[in-house]
Amino acid sequence: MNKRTHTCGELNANHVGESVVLNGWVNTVRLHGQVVFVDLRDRYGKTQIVFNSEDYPGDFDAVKKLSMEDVLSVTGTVQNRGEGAVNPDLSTGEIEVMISKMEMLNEAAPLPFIISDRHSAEEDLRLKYRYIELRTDELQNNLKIRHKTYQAVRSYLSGQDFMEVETPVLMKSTPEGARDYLVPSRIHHGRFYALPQSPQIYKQILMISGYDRYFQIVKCFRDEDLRADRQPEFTQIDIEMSFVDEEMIFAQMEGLTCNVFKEVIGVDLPKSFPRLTWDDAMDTFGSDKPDTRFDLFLQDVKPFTDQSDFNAFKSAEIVKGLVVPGGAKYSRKNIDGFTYFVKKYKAKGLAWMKADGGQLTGGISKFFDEEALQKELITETGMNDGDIIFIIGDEKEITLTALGALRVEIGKAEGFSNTGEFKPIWVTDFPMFEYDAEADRYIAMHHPFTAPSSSDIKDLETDPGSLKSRGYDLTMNGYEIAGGSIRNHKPEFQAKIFELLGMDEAEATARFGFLVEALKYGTPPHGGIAFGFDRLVMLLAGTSNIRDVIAFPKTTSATSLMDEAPSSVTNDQLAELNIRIVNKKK
RNA sequence: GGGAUCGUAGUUCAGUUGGUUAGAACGCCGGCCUGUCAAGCCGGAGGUCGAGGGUUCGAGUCCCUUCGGUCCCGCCA
Repeated sequence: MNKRTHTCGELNANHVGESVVLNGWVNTVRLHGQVVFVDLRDRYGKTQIVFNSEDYPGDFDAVKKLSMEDVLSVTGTVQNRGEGAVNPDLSTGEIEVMISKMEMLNEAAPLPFIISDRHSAEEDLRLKYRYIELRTDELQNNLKIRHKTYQAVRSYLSGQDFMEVETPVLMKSTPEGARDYLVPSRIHHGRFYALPQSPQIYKQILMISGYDRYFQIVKCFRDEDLRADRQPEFTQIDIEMSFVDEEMIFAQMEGLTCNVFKEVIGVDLPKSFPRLTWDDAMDTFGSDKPDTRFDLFLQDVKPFTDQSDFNAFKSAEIVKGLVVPGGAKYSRKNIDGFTYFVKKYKAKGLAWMKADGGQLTGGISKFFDEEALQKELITETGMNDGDIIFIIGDEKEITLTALGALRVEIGKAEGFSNTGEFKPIWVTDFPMFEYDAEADRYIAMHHPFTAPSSSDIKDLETDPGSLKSRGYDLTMNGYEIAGGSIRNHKPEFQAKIFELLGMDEAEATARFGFLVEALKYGTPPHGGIAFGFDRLVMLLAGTSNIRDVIAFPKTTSATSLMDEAPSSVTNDQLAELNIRIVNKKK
């Protein structure tokens, strides 16, 4: 093989006359009998190479047989393209390379799909042949953005005195939270390691050990069902700091986020990000990760529905309305679609009224007095003619999440969410616990190491359900991109929280005893955060699918179509681990 | 665990009310062609209609089961 002197993206008019060697893939062949044009491609670009039967000393029949994705090493001379033959779409479009020698390095079999158009094949086929799909411009660009993001994060954090430390991938299983991926121990019969859901405990221990600014770009594993933005193994930027409060963490993370957006895609984010309490986020956006790119807000309309003759909402815990500008255009069919949509979130239905001529029409409008109540509602909710108001009345949680989901759905459908826009916002003051009716106990909303907002341990006992935590999320455009908290650095607080979570002392000791023990030996106040790296890259790359930013992703049933993981293993392997497969119960 | 949706040539799709030999484009193979850049023109090959079962004189089409992809609810401290 002749080694390349240049990549396929770098030749231009300044190289005219030079003898060059290019290595790359055949992107396209344009065969004209005695002259053949080939676009040779590598990850740096494309260069047009030309074979002319009159000048080419080699086997011209072999040139005629070139096809897509053959790998070549070619030698030739850079020449200007003729008048009118310049291709302005190519960075190398001013020149071409007249070939004198060609070596076929690898002849490609007919392709399962065309790589010039990534969407020319179904996703399962593309995943099976991921190595071919990874040649597409779109994925090469996404992985380049991902690479730049790694570099921007490392250089920024390192510049701020953060130290990168690796933590174990084989760790102890912690039944709280997500389902663990388990790894059987060969040496210890019947015991298992777990893959980390996050390095949470290790990073807190590192704080105790005095590494007061830690970070790690790290794989995490959660054995839960997948979504468009969720994979079972994913990457976090894991961060922890000592001697800090929320303000210091916010400032530092705003700096990191601004730096990443600037370095990677040249976008300036505001120096300081707006904040919203969890209560306000739920109340006005119906979501704990609000998309604030568009100004639609959930409004309290219970005072109006209570005065109306529409009785279905009278007993509802809350009644919320969402005014959609221009929404009067929605047909009955559109509205039925939205009704079907909110029912997924357990809403019983979706009431609506349109504004026309200063009055309300359609839907449940006939239950509202025309002279007084309709006008009052129009004024109070800020409706204009041509608008529609959607109303849901139900239990608080159902009402808010259903209408919040509808808000996002309509935002997407109407194009309210501008794709080039990035709106970061902190969500703070999360509830400390949520009540799990099934298990009849409290569970930690963030995780059990999160500090409560009160520094008085007695408050933990009086009314745990209404207690706020020192947890926070960084959200952007409707995605949670980071989440963290100030931790419990006093062992008695930590012990109390385990107790409230229904763990008796023996259980807490068995699961997390080493942490409670460690807290006794000089623990600084500390807190941290973890960014969902893949989601961050999704936003930077402008895609809404996490598989677009992961080199080798899994399907929604957690398999890898390329290498067919997971697979069965041999009986010998199982025997060595003392594991026996039992038939699944039907 | 649940819901929706898709599966027909190598690929993307069409295929009417259940009715003759399942079509098109791109790709592939062959031929022509010296300035293309989605090259063009001519010809050809290529099908277990995801799999299994059922209804029917007859199934790509209807029914059941099952496998796989995608999206969503639950789940994801």
